[in-house]
Order: sequence, then structure tokens, then C-alpha cells
Amino acid sequence: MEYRHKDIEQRWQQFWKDNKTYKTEIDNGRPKFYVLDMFPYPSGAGLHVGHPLGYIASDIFARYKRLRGFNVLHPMGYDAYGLPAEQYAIQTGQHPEVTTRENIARYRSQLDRIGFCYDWDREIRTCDPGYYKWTQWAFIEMFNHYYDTALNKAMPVASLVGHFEEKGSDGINAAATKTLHFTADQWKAMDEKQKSDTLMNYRIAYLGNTMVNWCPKLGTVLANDEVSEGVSVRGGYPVEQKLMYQWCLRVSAYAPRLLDDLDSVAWSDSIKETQRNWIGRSEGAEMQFKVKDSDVEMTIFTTRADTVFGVTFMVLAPESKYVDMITTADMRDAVKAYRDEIKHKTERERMIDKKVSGVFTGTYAVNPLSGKEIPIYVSDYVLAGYGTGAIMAVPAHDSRDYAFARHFNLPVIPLIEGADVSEQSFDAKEGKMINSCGPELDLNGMDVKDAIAATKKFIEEKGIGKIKVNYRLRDAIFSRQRYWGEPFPVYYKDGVPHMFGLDNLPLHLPEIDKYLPTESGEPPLGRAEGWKTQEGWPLELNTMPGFAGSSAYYLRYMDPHNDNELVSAEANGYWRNVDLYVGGTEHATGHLIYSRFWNKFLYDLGKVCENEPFRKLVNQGMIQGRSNFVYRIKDTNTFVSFNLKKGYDVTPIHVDVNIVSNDQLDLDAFRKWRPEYADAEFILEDGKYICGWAVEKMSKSMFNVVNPDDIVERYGADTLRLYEMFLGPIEQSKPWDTNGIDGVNRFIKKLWNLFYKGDTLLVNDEKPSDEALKSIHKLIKKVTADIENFSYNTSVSAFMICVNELGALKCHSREVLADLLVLLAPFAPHVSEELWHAIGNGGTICDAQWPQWDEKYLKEANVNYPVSFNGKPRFNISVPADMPAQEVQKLALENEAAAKWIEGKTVRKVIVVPGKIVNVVVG
RNA sequence: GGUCGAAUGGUGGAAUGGUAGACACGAAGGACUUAAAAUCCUUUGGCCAUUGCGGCUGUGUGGGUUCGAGUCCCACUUCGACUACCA
Repeated sequence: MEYRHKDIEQRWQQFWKDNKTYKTEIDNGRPKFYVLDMFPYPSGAGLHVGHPLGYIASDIFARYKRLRGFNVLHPMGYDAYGLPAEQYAIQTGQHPEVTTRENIARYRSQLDRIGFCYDWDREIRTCDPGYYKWTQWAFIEMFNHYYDTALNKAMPVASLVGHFEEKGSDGINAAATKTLHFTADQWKAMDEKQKSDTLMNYRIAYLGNTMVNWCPKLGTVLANDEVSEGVSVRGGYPVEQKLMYQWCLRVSAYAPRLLDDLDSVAWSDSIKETQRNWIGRSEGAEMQFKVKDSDVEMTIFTTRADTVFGVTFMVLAPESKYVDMITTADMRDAVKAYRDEIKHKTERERMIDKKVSGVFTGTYAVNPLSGKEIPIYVSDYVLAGYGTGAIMAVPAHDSRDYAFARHFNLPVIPLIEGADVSEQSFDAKEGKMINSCGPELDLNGMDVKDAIAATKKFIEEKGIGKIKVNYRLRDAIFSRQRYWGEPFPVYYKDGVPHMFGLDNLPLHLPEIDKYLPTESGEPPLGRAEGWKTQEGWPLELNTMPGFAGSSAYYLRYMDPHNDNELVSAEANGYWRNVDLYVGGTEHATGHLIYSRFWNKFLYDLGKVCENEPFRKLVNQGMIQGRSNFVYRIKDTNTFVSFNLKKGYDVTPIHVDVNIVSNDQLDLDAFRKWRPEYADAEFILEDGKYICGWAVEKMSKSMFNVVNPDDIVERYGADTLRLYEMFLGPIEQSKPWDTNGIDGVNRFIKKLWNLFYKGDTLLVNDEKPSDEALKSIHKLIKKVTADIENFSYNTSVSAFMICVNELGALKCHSREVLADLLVLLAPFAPHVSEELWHAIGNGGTICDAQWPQWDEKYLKEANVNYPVSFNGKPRFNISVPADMPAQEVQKLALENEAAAKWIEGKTVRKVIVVPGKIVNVVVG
């Protein structure tokens, strides 16, 4: 029998399906293990060979854990809402649901061919009503809760209302949009609308007027993580700032916990660091600056309280509320002109335009420590959304303030000894303070760090300001002016928002005629006939953003068909949270923050039992494309081979990598590829046409997309799986290069040849030789350690070595080969299963037991090698790590081989490095 | 600008501080074959020596720690990823 991958893989995939081999149930008798992939957005282009990388890695781990006796939950589903389907719908009129369903079917068929061990009975799609019911439910719960900053958890809004009725706003500990002051009587006097507006200030899901990233081209608002460098991540369209009334989630309330709990998860340092930066904790002080000849006091935030004596001006964000309060009559026109100019600039234009701009308000403030008067400016380099939207400018020690000061010719006062500020600011927080003495506070001579502390203490005592921790993390904007997303379970009664009851969920997405905004500029849902409650109250027209459906999906897999709860306490109590999460780093500041927030919120409500959703995170690298080029001689249809192109004037042209093999072009296929190449001529080297290559993004336009289906067709899923792992470390980005896949394919054939010669099964029950046992036990040890460390590439190498060794030893022992198959089963499940049955096993290899290595087969002589060192002969002996130094020295002197080596020479020195090695230097 | 990471043959990549280049691809030579494919064997970092079985050199650059550094420390160069007017 020959190795026929198609036959084998099809047969076992069917077997697993028929026998529901991968169906998972709660089993209190076994420990659980939850392995999860970031579920894909089913795009129209289908999977390319880069997508399954992470899926294969997690599949190996899931299969491995199962072989080690764990009850493994390994589900898959689809992040089905999203912009591309909607854009496609706008262009073609096709319902996004239709295209989404088609795309999912395509994904599924591609995934199925690779042989994953998913429990497909647990599949979820975010656009299924049975799923988004719970997305809507979570939103309602967020609406009904506020964040208590003293208890550090979400609490029901009802208890807040109780407090208001007794004491008004006095003594509340609630995360809020702004600080409100009202008495119990004032609260009671409010009408329904006023009460609603007041509570919005505290709700975790709230309606607020916020500065949003508005993308005119997409006609929708985008979250911060959906915008990069001033353009939309999807589509790359310009994004501008706009004040809009939107649903928001008070993610910022969770900032301290999101930051602190990073310490408790096993994620890579780099992704934790990315989240820390995104959350952006900074310790500083809020300080009051009085405006001259006015009652207005402006609050600013600074992390450099020590530099207050160097403040030579102040700057307000153009959107700051203070601007209108303080601008003098004669400056009003200039300020208005500046603000209008800024408003019409997109975020991108603001960023590209690094020119300093701003305008004087005509007003002065008073430095609270020095008493000096300083001018107040408006400039767009101060952001409305961070801190208080107002700053004290210290040009000597902040580069942005410095640029502004130079442009407007404002004074620069250095505050640190020896700082040269003639060319640029001195931003470092080090040195001794100078020029920092006021009527009540003298910082001169202090170290910067001490000065910061001293100033903070002083301003707090004097009531000029207070110590404040600021976070960069903003609340998430939760409204999208789109069709293809979860509808909000919200209706408006006389303009006041109300939530649906759980009994009325899910609120289904309505049908509409076109997927465009209405004539009056309302979101697409404005087109839906009868989009109102039975009583006639209008429903919310926005839909939820992409991250809504993906924030709690890992919980739903635990109990996907439960119609009464997101997840039952039993299912959640058993599966708890994700033990291993595999996915790309691109979600560091989006999905991975939102999910953690969402989970913490549900944790506060007692709905889930773990504080963090993902224990361990592995970020697989991106697979880039490897493009091939042919070189056409200018103005001809002649192509010159790569190494001969010198001396010709050539144009490199991308050529489809699928008609190139080992960088050698298939000439006939090339002529057939496109009509204009039908009569192409070639200048060959050694009878071959060799193509050039480059690493680029994998995309259709570069003709470097490799479809996993083609690889599976030609080499089989097992080869694809092994080869993807063999390419290199899982976390590293690397180009896909089909060159080399033959080596892995050869390995499987060699493995096959250990079992079969022709149709004869070679396997016997003879006792394996010591060498064979050593080889297999070495492999067991290596593969076990590698899987635990995700070093799958070296595992594949280890398999190759072992199979080569067993082949050379002519070992066909059932005992050894059975172990080999179990080890290989996570990597190449089909061929392992096939051979597992061939050697007389029943059931499925998925239920086999992971073998254990025995050190006795691995013993090495502890004497190594003579080497030279600095010209002096030397002898090294390896010793066990825990051997005491004295014994090591004794061993070295008694060692037979060492003695032989030392014989006749003078022992100059015996160097004992405890636990490591002994060097006997002779000479 | 900030943060993190990387740099090893023609290529992908191995090396708990202990014989650098495992394994694989590619290449060269050979066996089998009428021939090709497939398969198998040998060689393969560089330089020198190859009827002397060996010698020298070598992990981006320069320093340091160490008996010993690809690995640890410092500085630099280059590349990549993420992020960015966050006061």
C-alpha cells in the first residue's frame, strides 16, 4: 500500500464526523481545558494559507491536551457582522446575510479539509438572533448599572437612585462623565427627561455628547482602535472629529482594573505593554489657575508639577469650554476663525500638518505659585479629550510647548541646572532645580523627582490642586450608523431612552430596501417600515459596532444553545475561562481590551466566575506572501532568467506563484496564464527560467496568494499542518514559501515506510533495541516539552530525526511505533489515525494515552570531549545540575576518561562551576 | 518621537552560558534507470590542507563580565512590529 493522502484524509474526516469524535460535554470527572482561536470574519476572499497558522497551532495543543486526559473545549464560530459585507450589499443590493452565509459556507469547507478537532455542535455566529440576544442583554445590563469607585465594581443604577432620593449627589462614589452637584430635593423635582439625563452621567452604557471619529466616506462613527493614522482601518478613508450624541460604554471606569489585572495573565510582555500604553496611566496633579480680572478658574492636568515656575503661557484645546468663557471681545473673531479652521480639518490633516498654529484669547491667567501673569492661547496641539483640555505650558521642558513658544516668541525659562534650551527643550526628568522659588515654595536645588513630590504636597495643602491619576483609555463609542450589526434594544418614549425587557429579546434586525442612509441623513434603519414598538414609540436607529458581538463569544461557546442565559452557572463553573487563546497581535488594543472589560462587568454582576477571560495568550505571527517575478526585456515579449538579467533593460513583472516551483517558472503554464504571454520567448539559464522573489503582503494583486485547498489537494492536510509548523517559531512573522514542503511530505512517506513495504505490514512484536528505545524516548521528551512551549518547529525536526533513526535501525516494533503515532497525532492526525488502525488498534487515536519517557533510556556517558582553550588543553565533564561542588571535583579527578586524558600531563587547574561543568586545564 | 522585538550559511531556521549552523530546502557529485520522474547514498559556512586522518577563521559593529559568550551587560548600526501631539 502506498501513502495516499486523499483517500486517508477523506475517510478519517468522515469517521470523526460520523462518530462525533470531537463532541465535548461537561465531565466533572476530568479536568477541563479550553483552547480557543480568535474566530474569523468570513470575508469574500476565503482563507489563504496564512489564516490556518494559528488554528493549526491551537489544534495541536487541543489534541495534545486531550491525549493527556483533559476534557478539551475547542470550538469555532464566525464574527459575522462587519463592514465589508455591508459595503458589498450597498454595491450589489445583495442582503449582507446572504453573502455572509455564503462566505461562511466557503470558510467551513476550507476548514474542514485541514482536519481540525472542533466541536461544530457549538458553532456560533454573531449575527444569529439566538446569539445576539445576549449581546443585547449585556447592553441592557450595562445601561442598568453604574461603576462604584469605592467598591470597585458595577452596581445597579437603582441603588444610585435610592442615594439621590436621600442625599442628592452628596457622597456618591460613581464613575461619571462630569461632576454634578444636586440635592435630594432638586433630584425629586426633576422631570423624567431630566432624571434620565442625570443618570446618563453614571450609567455604564450611556448616551453622551462625545467627540467622535466620524468617517464621512463610510457614513459612520468609528472607535479609536478602528482608526489608525487618521484614516479608517477598514478602507483607509479619512476620519474627522465631530461632536455627536452617541451610545458609549464607560470602559474608562475599568481602566485601573484592566491595568492591574494584566499582572495575572500569561500573555507576552509585548502585548501587555501595548495594553499598558493604550490604557496609559499617568500620575500627576490637577491644578487651578485663576483667570485675571475674572471669577473663572481653569483646571489643568500636569505630570510635571515641579515645572510650575517655568509656565510662561497656557493653552486651551479649541473645543474647550473655557474658550468662550474667557475670550476677550476684541479677540472673539480671531478665535472663532481659528476654531472654524480646526473644525474643518480632518484628523489626518491635523497630523500631516505639523505646523504650529494657535491664537491668543486676549486674556491672562495668574500662576498660582509665582503670581506671574501669563497669556492664554488656543491651539489644536492640546487635545480636548485628555485631562481637562487645558494645559500649563512649560516651553523649557516640553518639546510641544517649546515649538509653540518659539513660534509665538514667548519666553522660555529653564528650570533645571545645566539644561541647554537654546535649540530644543529639555524633556528628561533629571537634574537639579533652578529658577523655582516663589513666595511660599522654594524648589531650588532639589532633584526633579523630589521637586515633583514637594510641589504636589504643597498644592494639595494649599487647595490649589490635587493629586490625580489620568488614563488615556477613553470610553468606547458604541453606536454605528450602519445596517449590518446588532440592533439596540432601545426605544424612545418622548425622547427618553428605554430598554426592552428580556422577554422581548432578541430585537430582530429589520428588512430594508437599500443599505444606505435615509434622505434626511438617518442611519439605514431609518428606512425600515414600522421600526417602532407596538405602542408606536420609535426604536433606536443605530446598530452596535463589531466588537459588541466578539466581546463575550468565548462564554457562549460554553453553553451555546441556552435560551435562558448567556451561559449557565454550571457550564461557566466548569469551563471557567479560556486556558489558551491563539490569535493575532492586531487585536491588542481592540478586542482584547473590550473582552476583558465585558468579562469584568459580567464578573461584577456575578454572571461569570473568572475575573479575566483569557489565561494564556499566544500571538501567532503573520504569514506574508512571497512574490515571484519574471523580467521582461523592455519593448519586447522576451523574458530573461533571473541570473542573466544583468546587461538587459528589464521590467520586473509579478507572476502567479502557483505556476512557479522552487523559483523555476513553468513555461507552458506561463504562456497560458494570460493571452499577452501566449507567444512569450525566454532566455534560459541551464534550460530553466529562474524567477526573482520578494516578500510582500499576501494579496491578489501580487499574485502571491496560496490557497490551502491547493496544498491539501496536492500534498494532503497532514503535510500542510506539519509544514506550517515547520516554517518557524509560531509567534514570528514569516513569508509563506512553498519551497521546502517536499521535505515534510518526504517525512510522511518515510514514516509510512516504517509500517509498509508495498502491501506488506512490517510491524512486529519483537523487543525493540536499546537504540530504538533511546530514539523514541528522546522524541517523547522533546515533543512533550516542545508542545508545552509552543516550539512546534523543532518538534517537527525531532520527528524527522526519529523516523530516520528508526529507519536506519530497521525498527518495526509495534511498541515503539505506537508511541510514535500518538506523539504525531496532534500534528498529523489523519495519517496517525490510519496507521494506528493498521497496527491493530480500535477506536480512535484521539483517545489514546500520551506516552511517558523513561530517563533510563536516555542516559549519556557523562564524559565529553577534549577541547582546546586559549591554546591550553582542557577537559570538560558534564555533571548533574544539583551535584555539590566537592563531589564534582572528586568526580573530575576520579573519572576514567578524564584520568586517561590527564595522564602524563600536569594538572594545572580544576575549575568547578557549581552545578555546571568541570574544566580540567592541563599543560 | 515612544515602546517592544530581531540581526546566525545560498534559503527557512537549531543551539538550559559549555563541540555554533540541528532539521529541512536548494546546490554539487554518485547509485538505480534506455531515459526521465521518484527513491537512496555522499558532500555542502569561509579560507587553507586534502595518500596528513587536520589547521585557521566565523553568529551585524565596538567594548565589557566569565575558565568559557550566538546566548549576559553597555554603546552603536540596520531592520521589523505596535503606537503616537496623552501635557
